Amino acid sequence: MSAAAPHPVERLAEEDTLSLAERAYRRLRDSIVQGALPAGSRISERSLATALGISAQPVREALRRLEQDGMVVTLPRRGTVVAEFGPERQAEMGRIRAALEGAAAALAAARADDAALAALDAQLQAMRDATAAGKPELVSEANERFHALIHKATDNVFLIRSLAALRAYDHFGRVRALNATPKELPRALREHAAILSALQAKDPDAAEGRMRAHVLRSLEVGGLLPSTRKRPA
Amino acid sequence: MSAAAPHPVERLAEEDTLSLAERAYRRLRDSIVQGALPAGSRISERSLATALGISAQPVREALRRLEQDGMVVTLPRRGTVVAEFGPERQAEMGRIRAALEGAAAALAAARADDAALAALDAQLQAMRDATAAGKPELVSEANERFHALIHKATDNVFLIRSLAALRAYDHFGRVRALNATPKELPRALREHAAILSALQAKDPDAAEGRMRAHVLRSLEVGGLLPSTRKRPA
DNA sequence: AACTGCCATCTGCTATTGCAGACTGCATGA
DNA sequence: TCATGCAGTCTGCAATAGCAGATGGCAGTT
Repeated sequence: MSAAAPHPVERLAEEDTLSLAERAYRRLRDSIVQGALPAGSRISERSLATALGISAQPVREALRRLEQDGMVVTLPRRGTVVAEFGPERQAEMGRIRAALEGAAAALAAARADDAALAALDAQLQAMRDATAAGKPELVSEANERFHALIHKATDNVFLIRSLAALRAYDHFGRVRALNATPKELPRALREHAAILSALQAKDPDAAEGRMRAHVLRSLEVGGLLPSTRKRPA
Repeated sequence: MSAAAPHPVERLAEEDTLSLAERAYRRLRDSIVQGALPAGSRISERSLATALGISAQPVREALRRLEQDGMVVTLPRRGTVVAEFGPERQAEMGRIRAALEGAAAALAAARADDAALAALDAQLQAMRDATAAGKPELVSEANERFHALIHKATDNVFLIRSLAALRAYDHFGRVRALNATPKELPRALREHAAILSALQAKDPDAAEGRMRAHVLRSLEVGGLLPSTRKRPA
């Protein structure tokens, strides 16, 4: 397998001319996670289509994707409503994300080539600089890019799409985690460095364990993940 | 609830009540995993719609779901082709499934009520009987039902849908795993019992670890998961 | 013969229309 | 007062038609 061969899936990530369905999906998703559409809100394909100035089909397609993501629930011939996801649901999604991020790290360790590792190292350096400068938002950006690079390195469509869906859930919680305490920034940095070293060593199990622990701990700092992880006998 | 009509999650509705899109999705998915549509096959919305005797919209919706599952790749204005998933891809999906099954077990441990635990125990007993009778097919059925019950117990839509998609990938490999060696049946039975005991004890970490190990080992027996995974004693 | 530009035809994408099931509110009857 | 039938309306679902982009073959030129 040549590294020069471009994968067709990578293209749709940054297509300047997105389809209407894709735009509707992102817009709805953001509206839901930001609270503009609270749980229980009824969403009609037609009314939403007219509100967005498009046809009903793209809206329907967006709602289908949101249903797969667990953000809305559709009752046939009844309607579509926004699903409720309180703190405990977000904690669940966080746990799921930890598991999937771990799997992604394991696959990336077995598959990442030198170019991918170099890109990861660059992002790690950017994160180091932002940490030294004490700019949490830049750290957060570099942090997300770091994770996204690992996802991409797996070259697994299912994993990439699933993690993209999960990312929408706890996006704000993740930012909050980094802003929670100043000590958090260097800690996340150290963990990222440890993960990258595992990837460079092509050690799937180490990469998975470290990534998993990293995500779980950041969830704890973010206030999610109640007492499921800590079980002092 | 009575055991007279125990529907597995996926088989609860009969052909007539399902939407055309759902039917097209399952039919295409099965055709792909069974090899009737080999990797690289070009799929046209229109021609497939006429072949199935339905309109193009349900077909399109089915293709979108398959794309989310990673089974087809769509290039805008170009066409839709069946993605390639050889042994190494199946091994990847197996690893991902192990991670998600583990997460499901953890959530189920924290959430399952007595009724769900009783249903699991019933399935375990059915599996025990089938094992004693030496009927791999019945064991496989009970096995899948056991896992499906755990998924359902999580009450997490995203997890349920993701695992349902993953199940399609290695369905045949999983059956093969149980038929591989007679010793495999009681082993899977013991592991299931251990998982259930962790669920009953409301121990998420134990449940996750045991479930994860169970899935990984069954993948090894099934011939997937090459040499990337080394089992420490 | 080799290159180039055009056009028929394919593709996925979107819009429009109509359908059947399910809810709502009012009129009717006891 | 309470129950009940019945439109009118809303819902998601499906079919049809037409759009723009991409492809491949063919004619024309060099």
